[in-house]
Amino acid sequence: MAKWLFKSEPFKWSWAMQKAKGAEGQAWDGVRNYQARNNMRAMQLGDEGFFYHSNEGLEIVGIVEVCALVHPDPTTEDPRWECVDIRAVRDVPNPVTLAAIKAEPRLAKMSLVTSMRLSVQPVTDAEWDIVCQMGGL
DNA sequence: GCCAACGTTGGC
DNA sequence: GCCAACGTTGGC
Repeated sequence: MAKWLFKSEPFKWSWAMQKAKGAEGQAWDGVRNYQARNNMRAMQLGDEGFFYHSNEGLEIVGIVEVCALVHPDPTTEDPRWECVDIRAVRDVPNPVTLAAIKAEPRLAKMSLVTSMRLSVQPVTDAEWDIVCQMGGL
């Protein structure tokens, strides 16, 4: 199963808000970038991803799971934009900061480092395992 | 708050 | 189809 990373500015949509939605999950709407949308199109039910706080925090704070396949984005009439739903699975005990990721040579090719502005990113299995270890999982 | 990176738009 | 202008993102 593939792994992903979802970025959110915590003052717009935080990990606490995501957790408050519980098992129901939340549509990852508002994405207006083809590459990010294409990543969501590739997602399968049960795929896991990191939840990353951008702008403030700058750290991976949680694990989420895809709970609805890609569907039209409810926040726009534009048929180009689609989104999946995700739900919170668990906290990352020791949030993994961007600085820590950049300081880890084995993560030098991670999208978070190389494609900083992409809001929905693929994560390799190797990267996933390393970040999980760093996060105390 | 600044600015670099980068995606998108629109004129030609 | 190219490319300059412009807007947005996001780290610092």
